[in-house]
Amino acid sequence: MAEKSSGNIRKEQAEATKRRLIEAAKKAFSEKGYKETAVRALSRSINISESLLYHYFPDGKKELFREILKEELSGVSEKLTQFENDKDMDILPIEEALDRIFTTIASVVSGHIDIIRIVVKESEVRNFISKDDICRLLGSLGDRFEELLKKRIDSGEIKNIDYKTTALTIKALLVNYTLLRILDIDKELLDDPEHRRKMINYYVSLWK
Amino acid sequence: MAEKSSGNIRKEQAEATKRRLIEAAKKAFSEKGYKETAVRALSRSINISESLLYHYFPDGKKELFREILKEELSGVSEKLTQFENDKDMDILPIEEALDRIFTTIASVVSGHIDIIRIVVKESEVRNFISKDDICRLLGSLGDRFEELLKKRIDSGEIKNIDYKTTALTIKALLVNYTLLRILDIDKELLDDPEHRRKMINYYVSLWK
Amino acid sequence: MAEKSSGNIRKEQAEATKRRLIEAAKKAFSEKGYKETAVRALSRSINISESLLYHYFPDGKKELFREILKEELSGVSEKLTQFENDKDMDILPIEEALDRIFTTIASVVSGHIDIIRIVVKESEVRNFISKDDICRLLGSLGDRFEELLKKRIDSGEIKNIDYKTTALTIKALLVNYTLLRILDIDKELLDDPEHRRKMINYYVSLWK
Amino acid sequence: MAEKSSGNIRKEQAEATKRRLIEAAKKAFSEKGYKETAVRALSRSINISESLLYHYFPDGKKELFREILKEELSGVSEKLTQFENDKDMDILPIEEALDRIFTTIASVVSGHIDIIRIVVKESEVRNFISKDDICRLLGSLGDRFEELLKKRIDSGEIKNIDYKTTALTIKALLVNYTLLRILDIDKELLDDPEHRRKMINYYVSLWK
DNA sequence: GATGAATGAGATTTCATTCAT
DNA sequence: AATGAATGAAATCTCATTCAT
Repeated sequence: MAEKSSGNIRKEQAEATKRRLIEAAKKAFSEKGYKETAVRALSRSINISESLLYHYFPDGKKELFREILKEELSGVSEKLTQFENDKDMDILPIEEALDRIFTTIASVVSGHIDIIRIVVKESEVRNFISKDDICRLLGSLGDRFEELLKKRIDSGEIKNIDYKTTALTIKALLVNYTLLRILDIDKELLDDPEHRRKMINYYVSLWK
Repeated sequence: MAEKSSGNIRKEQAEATKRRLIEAAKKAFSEKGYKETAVRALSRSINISESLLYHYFPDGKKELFREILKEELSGVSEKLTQFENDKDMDILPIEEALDRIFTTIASVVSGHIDIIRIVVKESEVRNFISKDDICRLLGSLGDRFEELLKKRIDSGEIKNIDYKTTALTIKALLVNYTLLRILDIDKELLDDPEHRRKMINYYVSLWK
Repeated sequence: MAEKSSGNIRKEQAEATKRRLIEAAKKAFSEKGYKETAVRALSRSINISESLLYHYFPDGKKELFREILKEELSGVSEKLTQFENDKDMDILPIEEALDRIFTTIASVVSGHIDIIRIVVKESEVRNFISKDDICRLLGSLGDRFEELLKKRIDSGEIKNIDYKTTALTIKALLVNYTLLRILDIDKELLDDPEHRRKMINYYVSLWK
Repeated sequence: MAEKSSGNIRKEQAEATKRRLIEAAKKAFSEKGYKETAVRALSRSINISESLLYHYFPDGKKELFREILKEELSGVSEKLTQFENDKDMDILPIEEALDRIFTTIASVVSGHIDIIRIVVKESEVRNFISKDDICRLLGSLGDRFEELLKKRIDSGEIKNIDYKTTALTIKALLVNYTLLRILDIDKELLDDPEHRRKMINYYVSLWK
């Protein structure tokens, strides 16, 4: 019993160390970029030896980075899938639906801003995630918006507007938000509920 | 006399070498980033010795980088200022005005995509150009759009729409375009005249 | 009782593990050399943890190597001693005696070629076996040959030749064989019975 | 003029530094082997910085090693070829001819003992020089000996002995000498003129 | 104006070894 | 008996920079 629990403690500590490593790396990579983050500095920042990194990630910095990328991307994917399966979306008034879209995306972006920043900034890292992947992600989002707008047009909730260009506008707003977040510039745009609601109302008023 | 002219030739050659250095650096910094651009590779790419860089830029890579930043930013500023003073803007039909805005911005972005990429990607840049600078730039653009819209509302060319949010939308479209260019993803959005015109017409139709 | 027998089982397992370690090390050392054999790779190759090595050989890689060296050298010594005590040697015709010498040496070299290769190749390992040891070994072999030749001269089986130089020649033939084996080059010289016999007959014909 | 000569001095010094590097490396590789020779130790031994090695050999240790191998092997080849073309060999008394063979080979071995040691010791070398190359070299030497002996038999200078086996014996003596040199063990065998002459006389006496 | 020899600091990675469990 | 977390030292290599010429 003692043996078992002590073994567990060791295991847990190891797991904790690995986590600390990953979290510190996430932070460092996002702040300073992949190349400029030195393994030495990284290790020191959490008081472990440089070589311990190679215990957990035998392929070194590359593997550590890929691990982070994998973790984060699966997080993003999961959230977006869940969002796509949201059946409420079709029955909510369009204002509510848009609000839910904006808040969801804003929270996904906020929750993974570190990794997004790296992917945008670091060319070396492009080997791990391709342009195509990014396009596909943006594309599927756009499709979702178009679909939503079409339904509302069909139901007569809004006018027969150019839903493709409108979807593009929505996407542009989200991309704009993301870039401001990347550069760490003001974020009231989507994060402030009042602001967001005012914006939505304005758009919908144009469409009705 | 002979001495003088040979001196001129030398001067010109020197100037030419410096130029080649700057252009090569601009390209390299924008493609691979500041840190990942090696002085050695840079020099080799234009067939000069590594140390010659220190002749033109005694402070080395940093200074070269700063020089590029300065040069390019002043270029951008100048073009945007010139755009602000464009008096035609107020007398053109709104569709034409918007078209001119979009083409101008798109051409500024395209013409300085290297430096924009650097500014977005490089954290080191923050020593030379601050978040505030970027905000101010984006802000002044926004102001310009607001002003333009206000005039059109006053003149009755368009409805009494929420011009602030509308200006924001326009800005978002431009930011979106810029990010796609940074990531080297499709650019038809603003570069294809037909596409652009269709989009503009759609927006104006909403506002009329 | 149960305790005792389980203790035995443990002991046997331990012994078995140690053996597996030694055998794997022998193979690895001989194939890749001492320095290039990593403790990590070695342990992995037999599915034990790296640190277990230090349980069996507290002084680590060095001690493991010394152990192997000791084992192998004692094997060599034993075979050579046994060869020295071979009383037949003196009563066999000189051709038979030489043949027995050559086959014995060839089989000793072949049987320990791995360790011989390492000792010759790896300087780091020279601390474990001295030049003197090698000289003594070669020297005692030479003495044995001289003695044998002297007896044959005394008995009139061969002429009164320079037995010292002759012994040297025999030694040279064996050293030559060994180097070819080290370099993994053709070995027919001593291994092919016909070849061997022809050679011996030739030498003896010169001496008679 | 001053400019030219000073430029030359720089160039010469650079050449000298490169030479010192190569010579030190030759020695170190031969004594300690490729893997065990640290770039740091190598550089320190001739008082240059570690990084200077990469100035002369951008591909590092590998390239330095290959350079040495190339240089030395071409040296050995040249000397052996020259030895094969020695026409005196056929008109000298057999004792003189053998003496010349032994002294020549001994001097080639002594002069290139470093590289010979490397070739024997270093498995990594096998990428640059193959077993076949070594065999061919040894084989051509053996052929030369056979040819020499045949001529002497034909001329009646020596008996009709088995010249193939005799050539083999001579080769064995030389290989033996080489291995003792590799292991840095006594070398009187061929280097001491008196010893050498006594040995030769003994062999020739057997053949006459 | 231009070169290339030379350097020192620092980066990533490997590896034998120790230690708590 | 056995494990795996953790380390420190060393190895190879890169890079911005200086300096003599």
